[in-house]
Amino acid sequence: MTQSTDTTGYKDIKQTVLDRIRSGAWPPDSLLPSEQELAVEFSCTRTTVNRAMRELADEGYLERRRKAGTRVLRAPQRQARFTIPLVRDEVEAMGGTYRYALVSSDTNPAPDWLSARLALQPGQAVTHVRCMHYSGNTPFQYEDRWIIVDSVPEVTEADFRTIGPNEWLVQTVPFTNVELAFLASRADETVAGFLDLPKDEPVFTAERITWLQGQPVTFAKMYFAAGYRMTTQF
Amino acid sequence: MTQSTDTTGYKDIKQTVLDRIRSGAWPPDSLLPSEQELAVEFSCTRTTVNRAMRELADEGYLERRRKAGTRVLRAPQRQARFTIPLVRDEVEAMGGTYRYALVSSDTNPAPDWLSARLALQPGQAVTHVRCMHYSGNTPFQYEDRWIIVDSVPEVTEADFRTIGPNEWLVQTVPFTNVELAFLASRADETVAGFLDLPKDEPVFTAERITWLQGQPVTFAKMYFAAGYRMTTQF
DNA sequence: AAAGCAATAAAGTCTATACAAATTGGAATT
DNA sequence: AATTCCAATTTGTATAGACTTTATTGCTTT
Repeated sequence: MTQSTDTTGYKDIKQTVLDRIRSGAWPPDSLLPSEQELAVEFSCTRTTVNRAMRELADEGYLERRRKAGTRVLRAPQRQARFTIPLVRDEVEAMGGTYRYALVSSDTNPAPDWLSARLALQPGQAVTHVRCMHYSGNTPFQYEDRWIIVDSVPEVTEADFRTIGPNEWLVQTVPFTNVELAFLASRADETVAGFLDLPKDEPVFTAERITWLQGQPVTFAKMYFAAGYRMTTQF
Repeated sequence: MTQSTDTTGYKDIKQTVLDRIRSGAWPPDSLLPSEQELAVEFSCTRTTVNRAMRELADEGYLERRRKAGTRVLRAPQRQARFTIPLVRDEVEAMGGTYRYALVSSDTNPAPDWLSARLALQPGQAVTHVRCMHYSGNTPFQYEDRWIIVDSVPEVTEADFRTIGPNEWLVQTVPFTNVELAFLASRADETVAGFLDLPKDEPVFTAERITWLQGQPVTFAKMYFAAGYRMTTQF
């Protein structure tokens, strides 16, 4: 038997179910037929129905509970998936020429606010890197980053004149946990200077804390140029 | 045979694989053993290995190609998943008491900038709703929304004094495509007044365009109170 | 009524197996 | 040397069946 021609695949089932939801045939909160019944309807095994329904639940359309069955979610808690690209990729995707410039890099004991924020030992050494990312000659992003030396000892050997700290970190400490925040901040003198804006201008800002197996690795603030929009579709 | 006790489940396999990647045993770009071989190693069927590896690939850790095998991604293109909650849920999750207030609601031909933005027919009717969301008595979000009447004719019957336009829309037109943007804007007189901020203050802003099967449904701008941070972990 | 309990329905996962589809690498041919 | 073609490998998906876990429903007892 050739499954692809005369059998209903899990993708077909997903599509059909979505269509029924969208058409209103299966309105929000309604209880769907059991996998058993759907398997009969689509003439396939329950395994196949299960995969379709499981994925739809993962995608936020359905809610499934053992014994209780499968329901259409009233308010589909759709989730936006932002792909967080490297700045280089982001600039190049927009057709710009990426250019990087180091502003400063030095290693010192962590300031108190940082120790508190990342739960560091008092006086732990951190490398403070400030740098700029350009699209052509237009400022794109000003980055202010702190790297915990104990978590990434190789950082003292790194030369951030030629490679950005983020790209370096991704190569060196690839698999990490991340806490990401977006906010609107106000350009201080420094930020305004680097991004070529008036002082006090609103600046779209991302803060990122990265952990490797419970150890804090780096804290970064990224200030985006005027007019920046972080967009997604779903 | 009791699979849950003496057998390796797909979740265990996922965890083990992740550990090996993180430990460096399977470095970026390296080729992993085939599903066949892993099935032997974990003493389970290939089906189970397949599910584990498939999910890891979905989550952005691995790249899989038929015949070519499975590789560890060099720069894991991790994706931030923001769950976009209803304002009510967001306020209540923070322990606040949600309160809603309508500011204005009227129906007129769409202004030119909106027609252009959403590719409307000139003069198509839109309902313009402005409203506030509070946490207790603290302003939380000012919402400025336009709803295309032709796409949602029921909107003329809706009473936005008692229900927010977003909640109403979610009930009425649940399954939609969304284009979402985050940006930093500057509080004009109106926004500053409603959010109780000084004029020209930076304001974290979300813009959302919603489509139903190609038809534009609504355009919304949401201005968040001072200090708002949109956060996620991954 | 309220509380406890057992039967049962539904989803969750695994095994074992089969065929499909893609792509690579080598063999045969030009 | 380049091109074409074929076979082998690896992932992708489906089947059929079983056991597991969860939690609801309805029955029984208090």
